Amino acid sequence: MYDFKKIEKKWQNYWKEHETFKAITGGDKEKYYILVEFPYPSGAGLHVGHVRSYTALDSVARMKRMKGYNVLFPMGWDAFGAPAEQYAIKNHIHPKEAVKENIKTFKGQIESFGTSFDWSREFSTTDPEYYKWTQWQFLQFYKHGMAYKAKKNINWCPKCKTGLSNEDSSGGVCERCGSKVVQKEKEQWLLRMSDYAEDLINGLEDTKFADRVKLGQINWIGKSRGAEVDFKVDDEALTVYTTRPDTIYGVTFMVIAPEHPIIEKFADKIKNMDEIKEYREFAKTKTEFERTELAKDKTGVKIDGVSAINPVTGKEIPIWISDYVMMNYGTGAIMAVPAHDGRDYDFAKKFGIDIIPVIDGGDVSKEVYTGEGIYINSGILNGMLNKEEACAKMLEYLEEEGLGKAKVNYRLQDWIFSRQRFWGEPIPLVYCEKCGWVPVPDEDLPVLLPDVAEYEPTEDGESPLANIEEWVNTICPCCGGPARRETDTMPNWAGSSWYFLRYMDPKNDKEFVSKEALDYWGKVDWYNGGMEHTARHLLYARFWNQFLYNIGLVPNKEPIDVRVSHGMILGPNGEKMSKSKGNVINPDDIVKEYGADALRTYEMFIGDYEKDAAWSTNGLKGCSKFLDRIWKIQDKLNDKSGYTNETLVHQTIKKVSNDLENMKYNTAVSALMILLNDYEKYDSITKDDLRVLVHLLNPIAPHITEEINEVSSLGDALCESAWPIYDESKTVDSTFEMVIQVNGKVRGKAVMAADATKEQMETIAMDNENVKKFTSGKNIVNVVVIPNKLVNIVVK
RNA sequence: GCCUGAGUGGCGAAAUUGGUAGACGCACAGGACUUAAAAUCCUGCGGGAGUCAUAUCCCGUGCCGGUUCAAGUCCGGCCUUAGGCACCA
Repeated sequence: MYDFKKIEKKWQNYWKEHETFKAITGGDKEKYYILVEFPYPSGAGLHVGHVRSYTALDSVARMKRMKGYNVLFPMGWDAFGAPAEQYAIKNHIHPKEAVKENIKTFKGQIESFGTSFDWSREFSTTDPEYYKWTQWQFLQFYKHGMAYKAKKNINWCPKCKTGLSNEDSSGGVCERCGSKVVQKEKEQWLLRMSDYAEDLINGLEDTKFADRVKLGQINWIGKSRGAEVDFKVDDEALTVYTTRPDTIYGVTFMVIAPEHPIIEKFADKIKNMDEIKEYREFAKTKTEFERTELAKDKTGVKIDGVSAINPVTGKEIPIWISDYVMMNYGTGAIMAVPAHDGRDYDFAKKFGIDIIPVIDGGDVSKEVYTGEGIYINSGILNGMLNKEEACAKMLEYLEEEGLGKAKVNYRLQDWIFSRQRFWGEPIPLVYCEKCGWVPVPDEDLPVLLPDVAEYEPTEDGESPLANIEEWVNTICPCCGGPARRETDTMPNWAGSSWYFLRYMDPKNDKEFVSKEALDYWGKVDWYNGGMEHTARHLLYARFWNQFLYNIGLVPNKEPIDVRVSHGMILGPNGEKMSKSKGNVINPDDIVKEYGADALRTYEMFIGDYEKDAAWSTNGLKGCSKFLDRIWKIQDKLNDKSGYTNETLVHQTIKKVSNDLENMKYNTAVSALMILLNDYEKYDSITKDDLRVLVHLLNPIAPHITEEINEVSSLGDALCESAWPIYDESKTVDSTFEMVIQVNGKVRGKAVMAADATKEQMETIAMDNENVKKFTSGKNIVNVVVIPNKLVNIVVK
């Protein structure tokens, strides 16, 4: 046994003292930027799942350094947000104190894993020196007309008197007090992200994201092609959005969102205004949860006194309001085609509205037919067969008649950028009665959070900052008169939208990052994070960067080249780890009992990196045993040089190098196990044998390998030496086991020289006794010979 | 409902992309060492038939069908399961 506690500490100190992993901006070496998502430093400490992704990318970073790259592998903290704020409220301290504590814990843990982060570039999103630049960049959005204020519905807890994020109000109840959450209209800052919808789709072509990641982005943006069509209501046009203009002859009613402004416009004509107002209230108090989960049953109210004209048929049709139509998508109004849309069908059935089929699908078993077929009851479209052609023809007609136009819609909305919270970056704007909204001048940034330990939510849903008068009241930078600060803060996603840029130049107090650093480090070459962030965080970060690119502040439109996501580490029972289930594995306990190297090796060996994997302490023990055997193999050193099994060594160098580059960490470990198994067969091994083994294992188990390297005097410290190289010609065995098949079934094997000709292979194959049993008396129709592999004899 | 993966021994998983299915590890069983246990080392380990033992044969990668000399891998159709999005018109 070796004393892993002592040697892990020893080498961690060595790396710290030698600044082994410090990245220098500039120089002749080729740069390589590796990034893992920075954690939210919660009170719970790190999860064994963090160890998985940190170790995986650490092994790549360590190998790349040995290969001669200038590697940037930084770490920091994403520390704004609700948990720290709530913890602080409960304990009557400032959130920054809670954050400080948690960062200390987290950093100590990460250091104990031996991850080769460049700590000289560490920062937290909550550092004023950092959020100064987050605020500064927000002002760039503002100054370019990309930030605006608008009324929006937010999730509102009437008891806590605070706005909640969707995550904090899941199930329709407040996470903190359990009250029913309602929708409340509030002025919010928004960023014009929907303007970037098309660029965010197109930009994916300049990335090497996995297809599933790209698809996630594309789905989130939700592009759809269709048409806007005007339906006449008296002299007004009520515009709908539809992706199926070809079904317009089947429209039997219209539905508008409860909040649709046309109701106000026709207030004096609508006879059942009371009923409509009642429904509006009903829709408003319905929670997000009820709208999606419970409200499969359609509800709605027919507007009495106003109706619309189908622009194509000229027929008069009723207008309904219903919450299955959303105000924030399309135009907030739809033309309903109950014969060919499931939701419209449900609604029509419930309220007894006509259903007119316009496409004859020939399938009577389905009540709603959505596929293709012959157009019927459809005027100019009658007899057509193709959906695309029918849509095009109808669109052409609508445009000619001035009734509608082609329109592309996106599900992607503008980014609601306001939070009514204390613990976030203050939005750096000031409101002056005379001058309106005025940006805080650059020289006055950052707008610091006030240094108070007590803050209560306000009565009307404003940020807790609104109660802190001495902070709110300020002077207008424009006219010098009295003014009030914006009291909303930024969302958690803000700080994480550009942190990868700051790592390039983290101490800069003149700019958010220097041009030199941007030009040198360029894109993030390899970005790893959780699946849960591949949609939103990645989209926000790309949007933010594209904007910076468009105003000339960064050199690349796309900030990230490759994005990968790790699978979760589940509890031993195969379920997600959680305190309540009692299946949490604490990495600190494992490091104490088995050492960081064993934990790292096990987590790399556990299975496919991109898939979830259940924790197994027996599996961990197996890897711990492997390291013990590595330690013991030192006893077998002889004083010869060269490789005892040259072919296997070269094969292993190739395998491990490729596997680490391709996230196949589990097979990299198994290749090293195979090499060790081979060494154990010999009476003695050379220093070259041992050195190549510890070198290849070093990225995964860096402490024990450095120690062996030193104790057995194999050469320079591994972290300061070059990665082994292999010779392709030496990876090939001199012989191979030829497989002999008859009709595709293995009937014999023979050892052959690697350079055996096809003829030689065939001759030996035909001569095999067992093979003869299956070929004798049969016609040989074909013989397939694959050099270096097999012979397949086809008989009849 | 839509989109994306995934189904291989008792378990975690491999399989150079069409060429020996189950590498490597865990668990288990037998043996060595030990007074004993732990640790360590050796051997075996998909199922079945067969043999004293070998040899050898049959079946086997969720299910059904297809392409091919050859299919875990490719094609068509199902089933199960995980994740993401969702009255998005």
